[in-house]
Amino acid sequence: MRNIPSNRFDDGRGSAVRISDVARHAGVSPSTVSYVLSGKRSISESTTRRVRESIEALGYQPHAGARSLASRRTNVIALVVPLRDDVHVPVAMRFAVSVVTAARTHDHDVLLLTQGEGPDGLRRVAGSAMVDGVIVMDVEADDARVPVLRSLDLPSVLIGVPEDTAGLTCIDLDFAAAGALCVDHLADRGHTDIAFVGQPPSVYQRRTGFAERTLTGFESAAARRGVRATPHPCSPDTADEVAGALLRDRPGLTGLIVHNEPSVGPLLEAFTEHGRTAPDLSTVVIGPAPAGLPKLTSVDLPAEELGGRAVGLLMDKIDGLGEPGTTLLEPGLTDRGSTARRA
Amino acid sequence: MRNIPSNRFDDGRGSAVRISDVARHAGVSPSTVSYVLSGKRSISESTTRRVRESIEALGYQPHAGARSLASRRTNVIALVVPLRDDVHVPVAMRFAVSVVTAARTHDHDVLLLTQGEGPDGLRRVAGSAMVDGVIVMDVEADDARVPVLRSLDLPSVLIGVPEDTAGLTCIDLDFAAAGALCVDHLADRGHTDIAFVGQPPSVYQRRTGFAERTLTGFESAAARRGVRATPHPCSPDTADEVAGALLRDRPGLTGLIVHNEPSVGPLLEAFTEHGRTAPDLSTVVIGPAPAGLPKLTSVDLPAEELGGRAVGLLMDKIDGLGEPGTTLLEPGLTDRGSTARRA
DNA sequence: TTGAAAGCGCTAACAC
DNA sequence: GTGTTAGCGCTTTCAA
Repeated sequence: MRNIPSNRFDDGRGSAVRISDVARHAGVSPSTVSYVLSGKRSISESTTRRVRESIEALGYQPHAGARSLASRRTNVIALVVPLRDDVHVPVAMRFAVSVVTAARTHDHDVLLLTQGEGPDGLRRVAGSAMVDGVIVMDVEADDARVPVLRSLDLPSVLIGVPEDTAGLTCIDLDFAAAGALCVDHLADRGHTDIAFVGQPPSVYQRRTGFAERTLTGFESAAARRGVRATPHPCSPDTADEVAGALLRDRPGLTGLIVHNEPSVGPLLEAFTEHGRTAPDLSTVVIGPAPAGLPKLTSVDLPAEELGGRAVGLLMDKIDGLGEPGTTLLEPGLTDRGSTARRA
Repeated sequence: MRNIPSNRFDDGRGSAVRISDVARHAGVSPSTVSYVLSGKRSISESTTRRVRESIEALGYQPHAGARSLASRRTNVIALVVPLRDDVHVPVAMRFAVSVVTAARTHDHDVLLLTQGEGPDGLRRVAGSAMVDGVIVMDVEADDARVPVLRSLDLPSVLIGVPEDTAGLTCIDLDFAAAGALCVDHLADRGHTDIAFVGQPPSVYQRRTGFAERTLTGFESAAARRGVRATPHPCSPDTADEVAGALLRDRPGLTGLIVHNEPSVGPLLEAFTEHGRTAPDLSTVVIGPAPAGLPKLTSVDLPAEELGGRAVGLLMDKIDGLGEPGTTLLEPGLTDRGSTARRA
């Protein structure tokens, strides 16, 4: 019915300018345009300039599918984000955003996979060549995705550390050191009776790496320093309960290590109501301190750095560089005054 | 250096089984395999079965890039998630997860775009044909992405409603009705002095659709019902301040409408400390009630339904179905006992 | 109901 | 330093 011949703005894509259009416009061959774009061949400055001008003039954007078919590279990475209800969403989101941001600086996009699909999601995106690599978060000691990752020959980086790291590239905060750092900080200030308020029980039950390692670090440091130290799993709903139990059963308590973001508020309120504040009670938090709360001494979780470095490691693997191995970031403790020398 | 001929497990993809391998194995042509997969042609039952068995036996997974090149369909949608620090992250994440889950039921994956790239991100993924459509969240009244969307001829759905909706497909909770519903609920119970604790000031400044419309609904309902009603923007850091100001300046206050998830806790604590609880003070929340708090009467934000329906609308648009238009979900108020008839 | 074959738009090996 | 061209693996006419 249409008598107007179809033109390059008429095909359903925003712009159907192809590489051959650019080549013609610049008076070069398509491969030259391709090489200007990829930098895989040295091109004279004048040609480069002409090509770039033509790209600009025509608004050329390479077709991602064609590119991936020809080059076996998609410039997309997958990110598996946790969505269990026992993970702290804002922290997960900080990781996700830092991964996306870092990926963009490496000219990659991010495909979002949820944990719901489990190992099958990995098989699917790998098998259909949708992504160049994958970043997996919230890794458990005996994670079902790890064997799949091993069998897939898809470049991958884990944010978190499973039990058996053979052949894997992992990065995480050194949570064991973080737990120990908190104990040492308090023990150095004379505290001998310390409680560790941790993650929800389910997190330990599924043996989530970071939680398990923090607890281990806490316990061995406590043993080393000879302080009384007890672990208390805790979820937001049970924060008041846990606080009540501590207030009732542990009158001598002077140190509190909280490795549970959303419970910090309720916990401290409960203690405050009973007149237990600094310097009578010293508190250290592992993780980002919630907004709206007084500043607390804490071991910060460097989510942005972890996400960025995970992407960097993955890019190296995609390029065939880098060795498998585990990187643990040294924790740092920032004193914000919520801990004090014991009276 | 290798003397072993490359086989289908040897090329860097997990499996390099191609459609021609399946065709040979099943004794049919490649196109028949394609049609079995797409259902775009009727195939005899016996052929269908043989093809499916071969696919299964060989573990065939179509190459996404090749498919998108040939069919002009990627089976990927983009999702633009907000990452401003004034948006409530857990709610944003609920949307994201429901979008991913719904997209998977339509055989699509989700590419994660952050607001950071703004309109350019949309141009990029559209221009390089990476996605079949896009879902945009956190829409402002005069959103810079809207004109881009209009110019792009990329199927899109907005979760949220800009000022000018011409040609757009939008879906959201009817926040104006939600605001009015809360006022009516309180006015019906004899309350004549009501405060509306809203989003952070910046949210109104950038004219975020849902915040603006809730406030409008609140104010016009208050005028209609002839009750004293004042708006109070609020961020988590200023919750205590806002509570203090209300306690000081509004002794006659008996009704509280809170449209600010993270501030609910601090706010209610402040009031409770001054003995202001139900039935003396009636509280309605708009949004999901935070875990760990007593049950509150609320107008729930149906994030899962919104996300799922947004994907449904987008799939229709991708298939060339459906008309532009705005869908507003009717809000529902669930009475959980935090409101009472005025003494 | 099925097959043959022509692209889809790009990259990279090969040629100069 | 640059051009020619053979695919990459799939979908979809066209033909039977």
